[in-house]
Amino acid sequence: MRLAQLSARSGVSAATIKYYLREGLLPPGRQVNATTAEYDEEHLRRLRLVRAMIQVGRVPVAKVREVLGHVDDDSLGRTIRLGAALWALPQVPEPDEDDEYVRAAHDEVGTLLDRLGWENAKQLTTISPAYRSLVVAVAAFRRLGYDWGAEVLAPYAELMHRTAVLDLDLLETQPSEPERIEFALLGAILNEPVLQALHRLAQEEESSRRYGFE
Amino acid sequence: MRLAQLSARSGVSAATIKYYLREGLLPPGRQVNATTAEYDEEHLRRLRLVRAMIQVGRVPVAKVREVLGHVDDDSLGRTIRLGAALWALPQVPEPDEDDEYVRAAHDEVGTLLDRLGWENAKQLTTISPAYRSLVVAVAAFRRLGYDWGAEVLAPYAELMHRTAVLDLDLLETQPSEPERIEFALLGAILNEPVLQALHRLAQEEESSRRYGFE
DNA sequence: AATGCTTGGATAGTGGCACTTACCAAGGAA
DNA sequence: TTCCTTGGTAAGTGCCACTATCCAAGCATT
Repeated sequence: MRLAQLSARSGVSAATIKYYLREGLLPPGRQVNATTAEYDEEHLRRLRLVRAMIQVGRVPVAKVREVLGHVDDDSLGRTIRLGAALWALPQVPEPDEDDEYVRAAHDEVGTLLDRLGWENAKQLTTISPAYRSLVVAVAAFRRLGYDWGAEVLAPYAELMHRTAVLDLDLLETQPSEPERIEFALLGAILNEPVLQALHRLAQEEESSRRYGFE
Repeated sequence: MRLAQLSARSGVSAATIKYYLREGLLPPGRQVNATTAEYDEEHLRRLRLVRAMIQVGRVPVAKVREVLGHVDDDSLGRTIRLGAALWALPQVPEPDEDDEYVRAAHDEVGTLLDRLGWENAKQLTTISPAYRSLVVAVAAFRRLGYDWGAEVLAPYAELMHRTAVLDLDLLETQPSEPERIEFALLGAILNEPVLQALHRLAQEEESSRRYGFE
C-alpha cells in the first residue's frame, strides 16, 4: 500500500500522514526505492488508533508519541507497560500544595479512600495522575464554596468502582496480550467519552422524567 | 475592590483579568473615575467560575462567553436556560452521516435506548450533543474493529443513570434557582473530571486487587 | 508645584500546536 | 523525451490563551 492509498483508506490527508511519520507517530514504511515506500495493514491500524487518540481523546501529538512508546516497549511487563501508557495520558496541571483549598481537598479525598476501603489506591496518592486530578477538581469546588466532601463523593465512587469492574471483565475477554494492551488504551481514550456521553444523556432522560420538557 | 486586589484574591494575573474583561467574560467594574474601577464579591465569584471552566473544564474562552450568556439570560425559563448553557459546552465535531461506521453506530445507540426504555432521550437524538458524542465514540470503536454494541453499553448506561439520579438529587438540595443553575453548570464542568478521576482510581484499585502491583 | 508611583485601558506581540502549502529530486509511463 | 506521480523537507498558517508594553489620568509624598 502506498501513502496515497493509506490516506484514502483512513480518510487522513497525505500531508497529515507525512506529518505523523515525521513526528514518529507512525513507523516508516518499507522503502522500495528512493521515491516509493510500502505500508501495510498494521500501519492502517496504528493510524486509526492515532486518530482516535487525537480526535476523540484530544490527546496532544507529543503525548501520543509517548504513550505509543510505552505500548511498543517490549522490555516492560504487562502491568507496568499498561500503567505507563495510561499515566502518560493528558493530566490536569500539578496542584499547588501551598493552596489551602488543595490541602483541604487532599484530606477529604484521603477520608474518602479510607471510607471506601480502597487500600491499594491509598498507596498511589503520591504518584497517580488520577488522584491528582481528583484533588484538583475537589479543590475547585471548595474554592467556589461547595462542600464536596467524602459523603457526597462516596456514592459516586461506588458506582465508578462497579464501572471499573465492568471494564476489567471486558478486558479479560480479549484473547492475547498485545490486544489487551491496545484495548485498555482504547478503553481509557474512547470509553471515557462514551461514559461522559451516557452520563449526560442519562441526565437529560432523568431530568425530563422529573420535570418534563417545558 | 480594585483590579489588583481581585487579582490577588483570585490568583489570576491582572493582565489575564483585563483580557477576560475585554472578552466579556467578566462584567465591567463600577467606574469610580477615569483611572479607577471598583469590583465586588460577585466579580470574584464569577471569575472563579470562569477559571474553573477554562482550567478544569478546558472550555474555550468563546464557549465560556456563550455559556455565561445563557446563564445570565433572565428571559429564559429554568430548563431552557440550563439546557442552553450545558449544550453550549464543548462538543466533538459533527459526525459524518455518510460514513458507514457512523450509520452503524446510530443504529446501535438507537437499539440501546430502546432496550433501556429511555423514551425521552430517544426524542433528543437529532439535537442532543451528548447523543452525537456517543455516536462518534461508538463509531471510532467500530472503525478499529471492536463491536461496541448495545449489550456492552447497557450495563454502563444503567450505572450512568444511577449517577444522574444522584446528580439531580444533589441539585434539588440547592436552595434557590440561580444557585441551582450555577450548581448544574459546575456539575457538568467539574463533576465530570471528578467522575473520570474516580473511575481511573477505581480501575487502579480493582486492577491491583486482581493482579497485584507486580 | 514637582516628582514618582499606581491604576485601568488599548494595542500588539508571544508561544504552542496541529496541521498545510510549496517545493524538490527521483522514478515510472506514454 | 516529456510529463505525471511519489515521498520527503522546510517553511508557513491559523487559532488561541494569554502577556508585555504603552499610555494618560490620578494620588501621595516632598
